[in-house]
Amino acid sequence: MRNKISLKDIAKAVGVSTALVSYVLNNREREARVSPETAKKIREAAKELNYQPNQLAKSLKSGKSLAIGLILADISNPFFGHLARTIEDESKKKGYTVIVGSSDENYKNSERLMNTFIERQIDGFIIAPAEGSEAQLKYLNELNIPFVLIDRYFKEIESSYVVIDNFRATHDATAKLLELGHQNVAFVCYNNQLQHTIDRYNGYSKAMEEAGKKVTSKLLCKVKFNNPGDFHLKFRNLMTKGNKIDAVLFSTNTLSTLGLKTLMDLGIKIPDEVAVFCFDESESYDLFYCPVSYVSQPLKEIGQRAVQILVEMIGAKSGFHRQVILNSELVIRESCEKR
Amino acid sequence: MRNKISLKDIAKAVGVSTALVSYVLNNREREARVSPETAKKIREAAKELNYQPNQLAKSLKSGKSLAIGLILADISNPFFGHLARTIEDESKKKGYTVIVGSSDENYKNSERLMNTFIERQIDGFIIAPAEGSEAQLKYLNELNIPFVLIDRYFKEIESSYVVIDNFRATHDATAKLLELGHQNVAFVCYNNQLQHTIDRYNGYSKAMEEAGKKVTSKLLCKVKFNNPGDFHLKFRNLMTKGNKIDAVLFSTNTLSTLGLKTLMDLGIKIPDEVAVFCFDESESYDLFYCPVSYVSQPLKEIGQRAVQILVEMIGAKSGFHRQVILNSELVIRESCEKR
DNA sequence: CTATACTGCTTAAACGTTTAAACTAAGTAT
DNA sequence: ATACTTAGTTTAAACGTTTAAGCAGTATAG
Repeated sequence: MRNKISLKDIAKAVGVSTALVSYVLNNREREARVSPETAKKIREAAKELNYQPNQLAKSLKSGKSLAIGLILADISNPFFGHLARTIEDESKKKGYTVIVGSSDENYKNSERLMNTFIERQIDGFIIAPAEGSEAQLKYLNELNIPFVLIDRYFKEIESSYVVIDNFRATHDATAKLLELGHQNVAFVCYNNQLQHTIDRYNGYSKAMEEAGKKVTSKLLCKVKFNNPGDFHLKFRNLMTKGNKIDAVLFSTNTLSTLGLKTLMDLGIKIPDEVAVFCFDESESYDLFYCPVSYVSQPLKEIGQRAVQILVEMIGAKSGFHRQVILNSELVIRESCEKR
Repeated sequence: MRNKISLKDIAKAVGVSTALVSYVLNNREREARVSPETAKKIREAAKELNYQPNQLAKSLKSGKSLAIGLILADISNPFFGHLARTIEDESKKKGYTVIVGSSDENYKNSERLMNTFIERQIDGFIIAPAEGSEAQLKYLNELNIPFVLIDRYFKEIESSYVVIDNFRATHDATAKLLELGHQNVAFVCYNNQLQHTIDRYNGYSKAMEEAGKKVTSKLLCKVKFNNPGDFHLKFRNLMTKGNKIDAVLFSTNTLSTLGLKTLMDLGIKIPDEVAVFCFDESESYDLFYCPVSYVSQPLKEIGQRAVQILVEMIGAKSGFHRQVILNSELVIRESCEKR
């Protein structure tokens, strides 16, 4: 059916061996001493026949696929969508193709994706790991397949990663809220053991401690992943049970969006009745009645650094790891004012 | 560096030929009459050595890569992110891997992606085409590479596609606004020649005509792509130059978000001063002070049908095309009320 | 005791590349 | 005349699979 043109077809058309065609089309005619006329004929024939090299065969020969496997926690989450975009751009610059997969925060999916990608001989991975994927990452290490974690990492796993200083991000956001005079600053996070969740909690907790505040369960809201019902139940409880909360720090972008919506539904005025600090940028904030304060992650830099490190690792003969911790930025707007 | 295990390694370990190993690991031991003991030994060795088949070599041999190239107009746009998700899910079910690329609405990028994917021997494409990509699609047809267009299509290109009835969508939304008693219904769209833009305009225009309304330039706002400056200039003009506009229909999700934000910035009350109808669902709407009416596209079905058709096309010996036009749904909420 | 069939395996070619090595024909140096 | 160089090309093996064809050796049928 499909008219696939190979080196052999060009060779036949011109009347030379495939070797010559290969040399010419890889611009190695000089070192292979191909005559200019032959080279010209080969190039013309290649164009004429719409030749497209078979990257699979090349990869098989070279052992390099020039492909990077990107495993996102959730491709439909714009945070990861933007990250994917920067990673694609940077990879393109370095001559790599990106194969994207979404684990949907499920380590089983992630494992299947990993195997699919390994079978396709990708040269390395960039991964936003789901909870519970430690074993898989160890496995990658055993196989000597280079990978870089983004957004999240595991303390006990030897690996390269590019993340932000999550402790500092929530610490500074909390301190800002306290500095503005808020008394009862609540913290909303997911109920998981991912390091960035822990770090963000610790940052909040430390800032509270420094201000002489006690973190009680009345200030905490830990909700299940991918479970809006659980969120609504717990967050409504937090905000309506007379806990006197006058400020809330949300620790992820999904929690931020859910939280703002719930506050709006509850008719709680921001910032008059409660101040709000969100995590990550979102187009949604643009439509909120009150300009939203948030922790801004350097998405572009995360993507670029991850690709750069991965490409270095792929090129290196001996394994090494590089850890990058970037700074985030507080974007302070009306939502965290003290009224 | 990387410890890649091949059939040969297993064959050596067990003391048989690679052929036997291949038969066993493909569960074809019966037809190849491999003895149960040998088969067992082979499986054990494969497990022991962590064997992962080389899909590249398989594809080279079979001429099938079991991979689908997905070219999105913009991966950071959640509309396409969600679509990508359903396409990945459905492809997985059918045994295909998806390779995603984002053209960023630029046909040059799209062309480069296409070539990269062809070189990787993808079996077919799913494409949300950028403006100006007609020539590339014709080229795909020449090469007999199956593809399915989504979201957009071209009248003059023979192809399969899965789209919604855009004419009907805007027609019905406009009719709804008129039925509610709005007099001057404005229409905001991109200034391009993509069929879905034209269809959406025609739907609006027809509904206006049916109501005995004339569509004048005072009601139209055609803005440049990827150019918020142009949008703000023209849309502000539209809304503030005494055009008496009492309802606006936005024709894409990006225009909807930009529009809502601008209306909010201008202090124009929705729906009291102006009614609003948006296109596509968005998390952002959740945070808008007024529940937003919108045209809801069946994302899941679009993705599923696209994959199903593509897989059929890949499997067919002779070329065929299938066009699917799905219905969208109007979600009517407060934003389009007549006050 | 000779065909024939079956069992359990190996061989070898092929997919589309790359690339070291070999080959031929001509030119140059001694 | 002989050896060596150079230019321009071909040959062939290799990457990791698949699979048709072949080959022993044993079992069964007549």
